[in-house]
Amino acid sequence: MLVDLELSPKQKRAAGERCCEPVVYPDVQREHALRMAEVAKALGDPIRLQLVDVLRRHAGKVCVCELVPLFDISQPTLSHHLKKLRDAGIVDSERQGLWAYYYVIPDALKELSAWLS
Amino acid sequence: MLVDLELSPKQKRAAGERCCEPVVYPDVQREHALRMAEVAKALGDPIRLQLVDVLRRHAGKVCVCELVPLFDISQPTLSHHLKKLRDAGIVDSERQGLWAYYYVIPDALKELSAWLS
DNA sequence: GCTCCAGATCGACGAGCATCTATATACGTA
DNA sequence: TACGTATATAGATGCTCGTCGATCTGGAGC
Repeated sequence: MLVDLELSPKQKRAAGERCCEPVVYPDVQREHALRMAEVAKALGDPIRLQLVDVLRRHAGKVCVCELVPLFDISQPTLSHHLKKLRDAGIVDSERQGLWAYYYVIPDALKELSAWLS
Repeated sequence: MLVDLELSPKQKRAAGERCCEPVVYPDVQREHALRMAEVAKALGDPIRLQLVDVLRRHAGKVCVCELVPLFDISQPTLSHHLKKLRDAGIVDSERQGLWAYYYVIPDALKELSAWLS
């Protein structure tokens, strides 16, 4: 019988051996990963991550009109980013008259945070 | 002089008052956010987040040939995702003969992890 | 030399994204 | 009712992304 180094990883697998620890990946972890990737994707834009950062630093709700001058983008574009964050379940908003106040949903980042640490 | 409720947030700002806590955003935090957004973006694809998950679960280095059968994508596509993770500074690789072994760079996710918690 | 194999790169294609301007919605005020 | 203001939506545009098949690279063995 040949020694390990004379077999390719594929041949090793066929022979019941491996070039490294056998890798398995249960469906539970897969679904978990899908949800976290959605959150990470929403945070993957610099503007959106900064938005979340600002909202987190300012406990409570922040008016949209305070957010617009912070970034060098148009108001509709900012609104678009806020919608993306809302769709990802990271933030939510409350309307008071003409103004909209956004805030980070508690525990929205919990799952991703736990996985990262 | 009018009372607060009769002023728009913009008028309040002009008058030195505010509809909410004044929002400031120092450049230090901005640069910080840019780096984290880059990492989050790399983790924002389900395949890539699962790749990092697998690599983290298997301490040490995992052979690419073990990773390919885990996902329903072609080998070039997997290689592309690994490159994205490498470009983001999340993983690195080592070649041993024909095979390439990937591993997560220690502390690569530290900054994002700290921010999230 | 030549051949085989693992992995990376290339080129192309369709889908999605970030951004803008223009417009709509909805509320407050006169 | 009519007007102004804050935010959201619509439509267009150019760029980026994920994916594939085909090809390239370079190490191992004959």
